[in-house]
Amino acid sequence: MRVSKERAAENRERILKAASRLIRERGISGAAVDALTEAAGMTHGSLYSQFGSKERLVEEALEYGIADSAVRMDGAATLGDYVRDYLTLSHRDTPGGGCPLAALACEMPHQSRPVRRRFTNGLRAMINRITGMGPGRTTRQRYDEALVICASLVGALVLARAVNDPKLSNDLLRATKSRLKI
Amino acid sequence: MRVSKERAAENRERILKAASRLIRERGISGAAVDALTEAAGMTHGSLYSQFGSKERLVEEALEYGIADSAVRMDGAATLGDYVRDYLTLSHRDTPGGGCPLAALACEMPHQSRPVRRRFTNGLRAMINRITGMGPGRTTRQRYDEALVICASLVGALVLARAVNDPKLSNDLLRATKSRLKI
DNA sequence: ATTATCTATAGATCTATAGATAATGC
DNA sequence: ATTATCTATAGATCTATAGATAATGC
Repeated sequence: MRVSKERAAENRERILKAASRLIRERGISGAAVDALTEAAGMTHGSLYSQFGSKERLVEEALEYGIADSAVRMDGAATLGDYVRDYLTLSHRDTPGGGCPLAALACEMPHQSRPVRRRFTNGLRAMINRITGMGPGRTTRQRYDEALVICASLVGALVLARAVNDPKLSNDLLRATKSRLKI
Repeated sequence: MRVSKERAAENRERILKAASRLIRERGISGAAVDALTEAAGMTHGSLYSQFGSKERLVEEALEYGIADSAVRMDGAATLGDYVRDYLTLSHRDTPGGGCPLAALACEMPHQSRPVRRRFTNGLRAMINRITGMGPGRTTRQRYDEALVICASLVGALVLARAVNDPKLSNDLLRATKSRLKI
């Protein structure tokens, strides 16, 4: 059953959207092709006509999620806003709509080169964003500061999600927020 | 072919050791039972007589790796030593002998309760270790400071491993080291 | 005629179990 | 007699492909 170009493009977009969410929720290895396309209301066959392989879908879905997540953080006017937004309980509890860097970092060492390249570009974008808002006199100081802030943000979120104890999880977010807003 | 109690205990230890290494290298979902036991020179059948299931082996292997990693960091006398040791290039490049928290954090949300409990206890141990060395007047200040330091350390290492660009990877380690040693 | 999608299925891989084997330990 | 290990295999799941289908777009 063929479908109009328009409709095919819509379907592609729906798969991308669902995949970027599912991958952030379950991880790349935890999101099977069945689940990825079923979440978009299609059978897995269409994944292969649209993207050719799971790996290629992952590339695009990662890029899609990174752009999506950047838009989500666009509202932040100051570094304080950014940090506050990034370390909310709601960001911790809804990884599917959140930062792909925090969701997928540990899987990257086992991924293909194109996937890792997208991840790296996503981190660069985050660093640039923070370099533009952060403290420091020289460009180098601001860059270094941004690197440390990124590491702290991602580390705090990843650990807050990993941990089994709600108090410890909240403490990680609270302490990191209050430290970075200095 | 039965084997002496002693020999069986040795085999168990060998599987645990190999598993804790392989899991840190490939992730929990990336380490199959075949690979886990083969790395210890046995067939996968012995995994089930020794541990009952992959999940139970993962529990013990995680605990084993956490203890192993704590011993590895025991030499550090000051916070500066600890940070320097944690953020070395060699730690980044040999995850199999390194910190399981950094290697497995992103997989924890999808793990069983006993596995997550072990991870949480491992993080608590790291926090306590750092609380004992860190700055801050009140106990609360020292605890909060330790939380932020843990987040920064884990975040920096995870991102340094994830990223495709050697310069960016080195910069993450360098900048975080220099910031935390203040 | 082209092609996006579906159905059916191949082939690989993964966890787990059953039964045989053979040495231990009582 | 007990039991740690091995071999063989079941059953599930995962990625990918081939061929059929049916509507589009020339």
